[in-house]
Amino acid sequence: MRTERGRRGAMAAERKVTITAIAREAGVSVPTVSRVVNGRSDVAPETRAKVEELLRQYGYRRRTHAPGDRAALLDLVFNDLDSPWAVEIIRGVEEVAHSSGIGTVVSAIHDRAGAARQWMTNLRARASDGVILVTSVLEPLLHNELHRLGVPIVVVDPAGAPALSAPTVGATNWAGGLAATEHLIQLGHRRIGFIAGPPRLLCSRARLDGYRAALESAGLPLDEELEVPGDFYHESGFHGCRQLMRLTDPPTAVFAASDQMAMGAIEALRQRGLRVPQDISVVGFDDLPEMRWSAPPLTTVRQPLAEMGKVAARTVLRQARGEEIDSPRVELATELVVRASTAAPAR
Amino acid sequence: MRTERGRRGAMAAERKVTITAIAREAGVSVPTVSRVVNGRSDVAPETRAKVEELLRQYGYRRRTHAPGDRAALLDLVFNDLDSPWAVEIIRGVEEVAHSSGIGTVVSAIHDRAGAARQWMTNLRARASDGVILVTSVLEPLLHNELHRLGVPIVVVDPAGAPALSAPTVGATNWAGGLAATEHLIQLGHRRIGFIAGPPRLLCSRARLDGYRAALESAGLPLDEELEVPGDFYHESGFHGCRQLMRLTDPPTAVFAASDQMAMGAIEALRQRGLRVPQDISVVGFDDLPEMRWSAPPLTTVRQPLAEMGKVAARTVLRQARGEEIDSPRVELATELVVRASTAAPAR
DNA sequence: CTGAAAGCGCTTACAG
DNA sequence: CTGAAAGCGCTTACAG
Repeated sequence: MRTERGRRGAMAAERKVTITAIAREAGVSVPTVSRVVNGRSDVAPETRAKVEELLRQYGYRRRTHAPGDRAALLDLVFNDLDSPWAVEIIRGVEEVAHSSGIGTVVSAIHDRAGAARQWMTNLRARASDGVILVTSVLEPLLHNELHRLGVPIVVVDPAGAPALSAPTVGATNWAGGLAATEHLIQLGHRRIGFIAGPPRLLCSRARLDGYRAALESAGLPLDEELEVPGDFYHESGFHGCRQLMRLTDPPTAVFAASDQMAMGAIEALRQRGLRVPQDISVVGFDDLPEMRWSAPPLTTVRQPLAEMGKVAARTVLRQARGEEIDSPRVELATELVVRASTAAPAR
Repeated sequence: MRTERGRRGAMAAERKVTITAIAREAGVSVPTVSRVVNGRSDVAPETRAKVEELLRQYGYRRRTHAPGDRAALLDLVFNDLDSPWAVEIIRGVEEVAHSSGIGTVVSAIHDRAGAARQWMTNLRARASDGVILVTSVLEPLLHNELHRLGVPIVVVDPAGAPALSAPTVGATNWAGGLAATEHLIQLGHRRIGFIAGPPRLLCSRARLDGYRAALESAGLPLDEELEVPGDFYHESGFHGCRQLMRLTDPPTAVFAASDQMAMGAIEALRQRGLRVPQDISVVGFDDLPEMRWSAPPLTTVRQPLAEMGKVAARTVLRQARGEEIDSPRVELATELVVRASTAAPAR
């Protein structure tokens, strides 16, 4: 095996392995090799065997695509692949794409211009049929290039002002923020802390506004002290919560704009010797699968991540086919999932 | 925008949009359009603008690849995309592939023959340069087809008997099982429960054997009662742990063969009013990122998942280039990460 | 079952 | 900056 692989490598280097080269070597015509490569049935078993053997030895790879069977591909682009978040979206996109015979190319561009450039070049080479950008703030330059290429784009969880005229698929972040806060109010909480997401993201703003709206419509005062910054990651939830608990009049409930921050908040509370939910309630946002099993199971706002991926995939595929799209701006419903991290306030 | 898209669709349907058609429409030669499509600089601005506009309107997509710039693609295949596990591997593979200008196509075949077939067809159409199979038990039939196609394969976390002669990348599961158990023994535990993974998987066997080896070399008896079945998922850890605690002489420590099962075990203990680690110790396996933040932070055996992805990607890429591979069977080191879920036994 | 011929979509020198 | 010509890798009727 080792040697064979080595041999193949050497051969591949010597000359370009084309269907023509294989045909010559096998002593058959080019069309015959073509048939074998395409798995057609009308080839004599011995011929097929001989050609297949050669194909394998030389490490033959098709160099052009048959007209029509163009590589059916869809690009799914994340900034980072570092959250349990990502896999949910991948799952949704993959499911839809796969069943349409389309491959899902997953990339992470890490907000670095170089990586984005490189990705763009790759995209061009692989002639992707569509692009799904997740929370991505691709530079306008690349956006324009994409547009020029005529590749359909859809943006999932749009980060800021809608890029170009690309359709977007999001979640009802505002409604989710509202529902979470109303839930706490209903339980009897009057002072509710909020740990925010990165302010540059649209979804962060929406969740914050939902929180405020719930407070206001319940006739509760907005207290700036109760709104602390965060970045969606665990650590910032931990510190945000500590900041809230140091207040002279600390909240009896905390709404964190992400599950990971909620977990950080719970950790901070535990270190202070406070029990959740007996002493203080905590609500998260996302409903990552693990939250069902956290201790205590987390009350949170469910984002239909996989569903968002599916809708995005369907939308980009329809665009690729030149079909009309129903609506350029979709927001899928969030849903409050009440579990065990919330209760009526202590007193 | 809406109407333009509609128009493009209609046009695309009317005739095939090839470089030739665009050239005719634009009143330029075919090579000129080719240059525009390939972003060459030697085209007059007005010509370029006109051609680009047409390209966009007709929704032009390249139909064949330039010789040499074949779609550089690598297929990463999971059974399921339902664990936080997956994203770590994706991350490693993507990083290596991306930096080589290669796209990572992620698929899930759900152990269903139909999906695997479909994937195989897609793979063929997209002329993937290599395949990374994760814990995958692809039917021999498909394996052979892959082999015939001459596509390099590497298997990550091999499930069973090494498939064909494909190189494999795994982790030192046996050593990990040994280390986890030794850690508990060193703390003074004498009765240690084990919640196993699916017996058909090689890694499950290895972890179990490591557990047994540690017990034996410490002169501790093997007690079949202390080994309960599981499937790596949360629920089975919960039930497995309950089963262990119902024993007349229950263990003082539990080693779960996956982090998710460890979390399930902790939940079961909590429900019985037992504290971890004061009353009973728990060790997991995997070191999923969330485990740092679990309550208590989990002592576990770290599998270098992203690193395994990287090694797999490098290996498959080298094979694709016809290079020798260093070693057909690689096991990356696991590492015991001691956190707060383990302590000396109560008495 | 197989090959000679025609054709397709695209690119690469080359000449102007 | 542009096009006529040659070429490439592959496939599809068509004839035997």
